Amino acid sequence: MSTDFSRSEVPEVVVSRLPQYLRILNRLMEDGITVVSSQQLGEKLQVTPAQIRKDLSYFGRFGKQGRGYSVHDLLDRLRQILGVNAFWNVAVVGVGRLGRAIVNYPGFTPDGFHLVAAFDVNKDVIGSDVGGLMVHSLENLRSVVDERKISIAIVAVPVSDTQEVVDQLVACGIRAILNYAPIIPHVREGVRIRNIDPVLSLQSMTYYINTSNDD
Amino acid sequence: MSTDFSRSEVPEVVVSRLPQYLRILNRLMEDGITVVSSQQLGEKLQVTPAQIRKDLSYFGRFGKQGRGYSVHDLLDRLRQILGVNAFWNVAVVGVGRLGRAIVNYPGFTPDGFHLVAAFDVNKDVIGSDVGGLMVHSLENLRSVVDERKISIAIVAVPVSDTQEVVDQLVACGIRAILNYAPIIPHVREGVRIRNIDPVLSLQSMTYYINTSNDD
DNA sequence: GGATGTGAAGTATTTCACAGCC
DNA sequence: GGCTGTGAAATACTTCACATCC
Repeated sequence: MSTDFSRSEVPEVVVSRLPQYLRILNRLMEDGITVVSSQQLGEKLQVTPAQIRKDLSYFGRFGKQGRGYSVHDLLDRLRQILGVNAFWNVAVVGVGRLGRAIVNYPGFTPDGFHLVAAFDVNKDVIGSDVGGLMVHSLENLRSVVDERKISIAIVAVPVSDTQEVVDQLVACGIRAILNYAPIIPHVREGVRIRNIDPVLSLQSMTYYINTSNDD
Repeated sequence: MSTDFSRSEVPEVVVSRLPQYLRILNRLMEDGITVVSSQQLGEKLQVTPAQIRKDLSYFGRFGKQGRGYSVHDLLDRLRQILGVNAFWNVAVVGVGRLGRAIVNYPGFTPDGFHLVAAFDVNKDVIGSDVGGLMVHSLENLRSVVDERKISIAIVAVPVSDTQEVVDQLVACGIRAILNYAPIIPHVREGVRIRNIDPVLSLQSMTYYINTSNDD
């Protein structure tokens, strides 16, 4: 019923697991481990070895029978597949409390995501410095996005502004959005969005606390 | 192969969607809407009406044929099902940059999650005040958890401490953990954990930016 | 007429199990 | 002997379609 001209080929769940494999492999690499089996990876990730092998098989044959996977080579291939072998420039929209925390979070840079621009609508903060970034007016979005070759944005604005901001980002050519507002914005086909919503996570866990206590 | 003595009954994906339904219903309630159809809910949530009806049918019959669902009643039932009709006391472990941001995040309280205790291992911050909470030593975990009837914890400690902290929390009777560290800790059957990891989210999106550009 | 609730049908995803290779 | 890669089987999840009721 929906447009499916982009041969979906690889299931979305598979793609969502690859970054986790990357994580573990990075850690193994740091620990000086050079070869790993799907069995061992599965233990660390709490998934079945078969799933790991199947997931990887969508992209090629990276292992050696009887031996396992070369940590270095698999790492390399996964980075290539995910497109994280190069740097990505990222914009942050909204520099309130949450936005500031994001800008100051040191975890993005080591993985190749460079926060290179900040935006806000609030006149009081525009022009000020937040975590080493000059805060631009949202009106300058297009020019800064073009200039700095930004294709990813992190959104941390109030709920009431979120859809509007997302629309503007998409209009300026942003292809991937990480949204921290407690709303699921609509985006057109071809634009990716992931929502980070701790309250939803908590609420889905309380269900299980209850049902196993009494009931 | 794994222990499945807890009649799984309701699929986990279904439970994970209920909080989103709750969100939308809350908003409809605020807007003064009293009745809603699965059709209308589906549009707002970008899911099929059939899925909403099926999801709800795991828990009972809440609608009226020819009419739809009473926003008030459905809200009530969902809150009951998810166990968010009462307050939950929550502990935050780790009050570094990230932990502070979490403590100061105003979004938990309106949904009934009360941050009532903070913990850290760092002697320099123990005893100090963070966002209105006194920071305890982790050594006092058990007594505070018992005293304040805490069953949920938010973890924001360095990767290297995370598994250890999670183990201690579980040992003290914590049933649900929201983990912000970039690692997937192991927990025993019966304990729920959700991981918030913005880098993984970003990495799963770059895959799509790449594959639709060139390739 | 219009919308729910739900078996049945259709898809998607996971796991099995084993041939093939190191 | 050990482990990958992969069709086939099993399971999980979604959507259809319609009887049922307001």
